[in-house]
Amino acid sequence: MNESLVPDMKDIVALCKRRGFIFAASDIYGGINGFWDYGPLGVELKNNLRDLWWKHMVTTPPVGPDGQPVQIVGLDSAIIQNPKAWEASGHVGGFSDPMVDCKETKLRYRADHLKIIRVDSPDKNLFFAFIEETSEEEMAAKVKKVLGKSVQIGAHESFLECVDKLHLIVAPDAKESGTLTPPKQFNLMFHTYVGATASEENKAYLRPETAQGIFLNFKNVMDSSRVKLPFGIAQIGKAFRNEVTPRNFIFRSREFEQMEMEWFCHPDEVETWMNFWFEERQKFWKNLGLSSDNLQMRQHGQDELSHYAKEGLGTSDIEYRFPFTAPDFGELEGIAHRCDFDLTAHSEHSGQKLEYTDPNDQKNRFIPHVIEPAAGLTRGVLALICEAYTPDPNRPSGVYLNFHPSVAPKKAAILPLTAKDSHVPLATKIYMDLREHYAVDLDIKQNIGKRYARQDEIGTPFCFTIDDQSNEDSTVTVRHRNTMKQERIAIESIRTYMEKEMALMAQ
RNA sequence: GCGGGUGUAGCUCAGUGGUAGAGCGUCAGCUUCCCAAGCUGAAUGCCGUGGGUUCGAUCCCCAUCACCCGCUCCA
Repeated sequence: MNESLVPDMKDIVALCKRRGFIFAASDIYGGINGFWDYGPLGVELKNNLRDLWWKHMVTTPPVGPDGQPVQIVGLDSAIIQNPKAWEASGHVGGFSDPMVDCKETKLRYRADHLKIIRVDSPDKNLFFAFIEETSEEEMAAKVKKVLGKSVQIGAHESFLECVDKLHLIVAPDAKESGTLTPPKQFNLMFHTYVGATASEENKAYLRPETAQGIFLNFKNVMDSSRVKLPFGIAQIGKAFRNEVTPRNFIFRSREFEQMEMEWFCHPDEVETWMNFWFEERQKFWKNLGLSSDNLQMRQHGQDELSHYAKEGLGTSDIEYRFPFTAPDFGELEGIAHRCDFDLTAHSEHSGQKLEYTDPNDQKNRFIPHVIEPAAGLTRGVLALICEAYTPDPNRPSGVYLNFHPSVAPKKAAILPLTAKDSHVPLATKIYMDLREHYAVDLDIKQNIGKRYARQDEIGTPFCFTIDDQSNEDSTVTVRHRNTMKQERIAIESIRTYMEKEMALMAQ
């Protein structure tokens, strides 16, 4: 999207509510921060994206580098698992970030991203905190500015080692010492209690990612599904994170939906598969209509890697330029090399063997490495809506949603030109036939212009209109959403017409 | 969690210390051979929520909730 054409999120949110895509959760009670409901059209759009992902991954997975289709099976694991699973995965200990606030500057820092320099001066010892990016020169300059040029600059320490000396710490942008608060823990996992009594013994967690359910079932799938390495296990489902600040409509919400696939392969082949999936996943989003201008591929820096991806090939993101991130990009999908971190951790914690035995060499046993393409389903929905949103002052609705037909919540509208008996019965018949195959609307009321405008606003790609001529020669007009142009086709060819339009672009 | 802003009909917004309006949309009827056209009519709000001041609060004060922007974080 062109810089000047970036749509306003307020308009998108308003359209989503007005037409029934997305509502604030518990709207009549004033909403609840970080939760959203999907309305009649929103659930259609979300289901379409979900089903296309499932088809692309599980039903008709892509052809691998060797020319053979890859093997991926599905899974639907429970949202609540034994809490030991989250201790093993590192989420109980690591899925939280200690934060400190500066009372003077009102800025907030991640405690583990602060570095400290100890400075011994004649009158007193001070500790200077800096954000990670600060250069040695900048740090020295600040210290000398405060304490004079002759001071001795001491060794680096981590902030967490100095929490008992808060009163002596000068915050990165502060002038005085002692303005930092003690670090506060933000555990991002929701917890609940299983059973009638709420006590520590039966504390459990809502999953913060669907991936762990896959690792927990690795052995079950291996033992029951005749899969051979390399293979994948795919899962779509809700995940929950107690985000400090839910923001940007459904982009960062506390309850969201993920589409994750764990690809298990031999450690020697990770690079091949990492590249393969990175390419495949880009194709997927492009085929759904996200323009290459608004998509960006990015390697994670070493400092932002998750606990499971510190080694190996790291993480590559597929990012989308959302209106609220523009001109920057926001993450849509991450393709991570999780190494053997998860299977090893669960193996150690559970005492179960989670290794793979080479069928051609029974002595060759190893723990597979994992490449994980993890996409946000609800983020995908938002990207599709943002991409589709097209203001157009030259049409009555002023805007239309340019959905690819395969994701559009309604594929077509059947419109009798007038509400007369000469048009309605034939329109109804066409509707009854077509609805067996596609999500379509029959709209009889009000003038034709209003009905076209309504369909534009919800992104229906085609309107089939029945007029007098339809009764004479069994044809209808097709009105195209994007161009508003019309053509006449035979009623009996409507289905094949739509089938052709519905196909995704060449893969 | 911190700082700033906002909250009136489905949407966009006006308005006043004496419990509310417009445009658009929605619905019904008529009309209509193709783009929110025309005519007629209708429904809809405890003015975000809870307190306080006041004879009286949608308006003033306090709190709270939600949303937007920034910090932070993230699939």
